[in-house]
Amino acid sequence: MITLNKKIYTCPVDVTLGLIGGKWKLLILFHLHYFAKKSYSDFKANLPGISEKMLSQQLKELERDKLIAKNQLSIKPNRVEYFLTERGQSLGPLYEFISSWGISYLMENNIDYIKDQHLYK
Amino acid sequence: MITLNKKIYTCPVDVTLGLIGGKWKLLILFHLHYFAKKSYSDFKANLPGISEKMLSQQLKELERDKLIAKNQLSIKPNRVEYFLTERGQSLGPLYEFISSWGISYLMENNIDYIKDQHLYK
DNA sequence: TCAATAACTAACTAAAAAGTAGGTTATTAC
DNA sequence: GTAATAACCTACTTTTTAGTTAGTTATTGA
Repeated sequence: MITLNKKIYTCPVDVTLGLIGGKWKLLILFHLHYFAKKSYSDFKANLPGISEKMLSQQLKELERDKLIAKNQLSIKPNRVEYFLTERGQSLGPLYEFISSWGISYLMENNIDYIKDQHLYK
Repeated sequence: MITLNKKIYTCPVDVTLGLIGGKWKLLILFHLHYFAKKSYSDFKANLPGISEKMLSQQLKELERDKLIAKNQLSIKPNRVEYFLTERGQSLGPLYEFISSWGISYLMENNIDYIKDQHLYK
């Protein structure tokens, strides 16, 4: 067993999952990795179905775990931009793999995602 | 939006997560990938904390999604062995990446997993 | 000056995921 | 013949995760 930050993990896979698990985190990270859109409202517009509660909660956890960070563009009004930290960027191959594996899987099921792609703004 | 098997996905990342998401699936898959132990009781012994309910539930879902399969070694008594299908094997780079990224992360936090490794039977 | 937008937060509820406890059939090992 | 092991299943409860609704401060644009 591995104890880290008051949590117990059984193996390194478990450790990684502790940081990127859950319904939204990898989507947020992939979004930052791929689209380089980064304001709070960009996420809202591009992650269909996410609630604001989930969005700000997940952003906070990702910040806490130092996978993302934000620049405060202005205080009044409050304007920010999120970006991947070095640690967040180090997961780059993962984002790429998961995405292209998903595309292949869709192909196997006769859905041509590339052709049908009108999802993201 | 992508509709597949009565579920709605927003992008290929989401599709992949639909198959491997959750608390146990990647651990089970990694286990098959890495340790080549494959009976029901091997999983029980090597995934600390998993309940039997979770184990059989997750194994079933992974079978349904064709990431793993099993050989029936004998019917009476019931003896089986699980293994990764071709599809399950195609996620190999993912298992490797997640594991080694976890090890690096532990290193950054001054935990030498390799040195301390006495986790798996 | 009033609506829209940005970037949030908080209280509450609902749904999904996971855990607990117990049971089944069958075999081998002592 | 009794305990241990293997490979499960079922009903039920708890915990975790996620969704809903509403509210805040501040600015810009019509």
